[in-house]
Amino acid sequence: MGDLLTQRPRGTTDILPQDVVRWQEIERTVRELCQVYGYQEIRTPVFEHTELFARGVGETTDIVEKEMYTFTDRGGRSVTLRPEGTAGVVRAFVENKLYGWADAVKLYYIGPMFRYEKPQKGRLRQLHQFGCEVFGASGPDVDAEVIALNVEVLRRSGLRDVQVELNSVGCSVCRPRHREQMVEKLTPFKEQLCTDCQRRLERNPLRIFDCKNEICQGVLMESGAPTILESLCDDCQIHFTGVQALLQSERITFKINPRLVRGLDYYTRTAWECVLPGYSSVAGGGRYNGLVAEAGGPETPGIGFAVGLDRLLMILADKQPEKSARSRLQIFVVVADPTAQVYGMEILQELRAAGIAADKDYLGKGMKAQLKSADRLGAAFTVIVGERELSKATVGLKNLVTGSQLELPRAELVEYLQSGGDKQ
RNA sequence: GUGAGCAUGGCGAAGUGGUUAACGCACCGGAUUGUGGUUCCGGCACUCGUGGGUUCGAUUCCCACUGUUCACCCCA
Repeated sequence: MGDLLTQRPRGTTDILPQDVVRWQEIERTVRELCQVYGYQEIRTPVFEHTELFARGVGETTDIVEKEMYTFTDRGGRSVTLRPEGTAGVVRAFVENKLYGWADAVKLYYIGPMFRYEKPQKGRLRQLHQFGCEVFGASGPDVDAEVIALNVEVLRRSGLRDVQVELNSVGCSVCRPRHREQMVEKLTPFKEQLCTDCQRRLERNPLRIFDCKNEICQGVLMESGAPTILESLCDDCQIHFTGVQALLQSERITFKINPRLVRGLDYYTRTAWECVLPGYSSVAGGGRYNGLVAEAGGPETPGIGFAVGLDRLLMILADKQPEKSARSRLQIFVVVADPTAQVYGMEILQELRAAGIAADKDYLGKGMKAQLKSADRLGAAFTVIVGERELSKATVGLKNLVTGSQLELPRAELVEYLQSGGDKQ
């Protein structure tokens, strides 16, 4: 091993036929749901100019600092494989002037994202996300709807015990104010903080709330540094209250978590995560009212979320480990004698032309082995043709479940099967 | 980036410093003439991730490399 030719790149995965079924299922589920909620699909490039992510996602985020797949193309431009979906959708929104639409713009996407991380359980370098974005509407009703959709996607996919953690991270009015307060309160304790938090204190103090280190959390308490939730401006407070009221009326249970800080810098006001007991978060989102302007568009509010599909499927596989069914084969054509080879292929074509899933052996196996293959492939019936059938223009139709077999004229085979004559 | 574990046939998985590397699954063939799924019989690793070292001798001991898994970090 260790062979570059025969080994996939680290952090990637092959989705084999037996698993693709699950992917198709989940994709169908989200598409249907999006349609019901009035979202339209958008497909943006899998790579963008590096600048878009650096500016959009945030220079100080881990994603931008150390996780991007960035390279220089042959034209000397720096491009980056998208590490998340929102930035590209925002860019497309601006570039294509979708802000010209008279109504709120509701979009969804689904596809691969790339982050240079150390792979582990539920964490890949090429990951897959499904996400929704709403542009041009700033009311709390939108926040509530988007959260509701987020939860519904997970429920419909088969997750029962989804928990929503909710927070508000403020806006361009209250955030800078809060930041100042944090720096002021925490600087005297700087030495006690872990090295990461010392750095955070300078670059993004809000993230200290997210630190798992108990000492840091102790320092936070002791210092009297306010949570962002305690520092919201009036407008943000009103908005947040509105969101909660709407969620309650929609019977979506949530838990307010004042320490919830999302890893992307563009979030404003509402931020949330969907978690399942025992797993890392499977989905998360937030409002990003400044992002469109940041990307060069007109001042436009936005909000969205993303679901980690690989994680979602992993959890589903844990919870419902039943085997995925292979696609159903109806008929396997067994050629009992080489002289009937062409005859068999003609019949195979007739079956397929009639929309009946049919297959045959391609390896020149003997009859016994062909029947074995038919059984293995899950065929309901075999059509057996040999010298005898050829000479009489008939076929043998064997029911693999009951083992019974009958002979009927070739011309009647398709009709017989379609009329449900195969029921016994 | 930090730490720990693991690398044996298509898959799962034993094992030992020394003549033939268990076993299970899968696969292939056979059990009389053109009939599967059950059963029975037989077959299926010049070789134990790569390179080097110790040794009379290593798949088993040591080192390096590579890969992989898990945790931390962070995130979906």
